[in-house]
Amino acid sequence: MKGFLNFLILWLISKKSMTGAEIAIELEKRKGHKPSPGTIYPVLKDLKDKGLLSVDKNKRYSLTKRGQKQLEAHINTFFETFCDIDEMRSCICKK
Amino acid sequence: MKGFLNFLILWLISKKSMTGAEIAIELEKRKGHKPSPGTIYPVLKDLKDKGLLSVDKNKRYSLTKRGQKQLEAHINTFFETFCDIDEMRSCICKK
DNA sequence: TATCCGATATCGGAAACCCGATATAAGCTA
DNA sequence: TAGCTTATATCGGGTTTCCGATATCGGATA
Repeated sequence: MKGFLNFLILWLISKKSMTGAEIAIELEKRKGHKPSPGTIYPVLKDLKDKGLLSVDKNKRYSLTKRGQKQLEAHINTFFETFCDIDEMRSCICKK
Repeated sequence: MKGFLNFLILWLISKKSMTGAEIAIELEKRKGHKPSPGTIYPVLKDLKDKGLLSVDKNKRYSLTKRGQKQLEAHINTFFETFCDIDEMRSCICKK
């Protein structure tokens, strides 16, 4: 999946507007590994430059309308790619 | 996600042993874009070299025991990363 | 056997991804 | 204000991912 991290970050921000530091912490929780600043900030800048994110004066990022649309498109292809995701889940649950 | 395609291919093969051509077709169905031979065969070779896949005389790939374990590990981290996947789904269903 | 054709495989390179190191900004305490 | 600390941002580069182009293989057909 191209732009995997972009997708994940859009998703996080869609649930709640966040600062870069908060995003890093959340990613660490999920993936067990904290992304370096050199990873996270360029992504945020890129998404902002594309008009998908906006920043308030406290450096708190939130989705723009375009960002919301983009995220939904991502989610769609995500579920098309993993159309059998429930099957996948049961594969680990029965262990 | 690192090795996203690897993961997806392992998953496909775990459901049914497949040839390279069949995998390409299935990926096209899911992602809407057929990967080039230069994408798919190196991945298969890599997975085979790592001992995660085995090939029969008809070039049909299937998971080894190690491959199965590896896949389960991938699935685990996948669901940890997307712990709120149901929420994500409802996000597009309600449209 | 000779020829064709699709599947398989390899190669070099372009782009994306992510990192560590470093620099700047901004708030807090003294 | 000076100094400390944390968050934010940039930079250069190493690795991975993926591609298109180009072989090679192997079965089918004549």
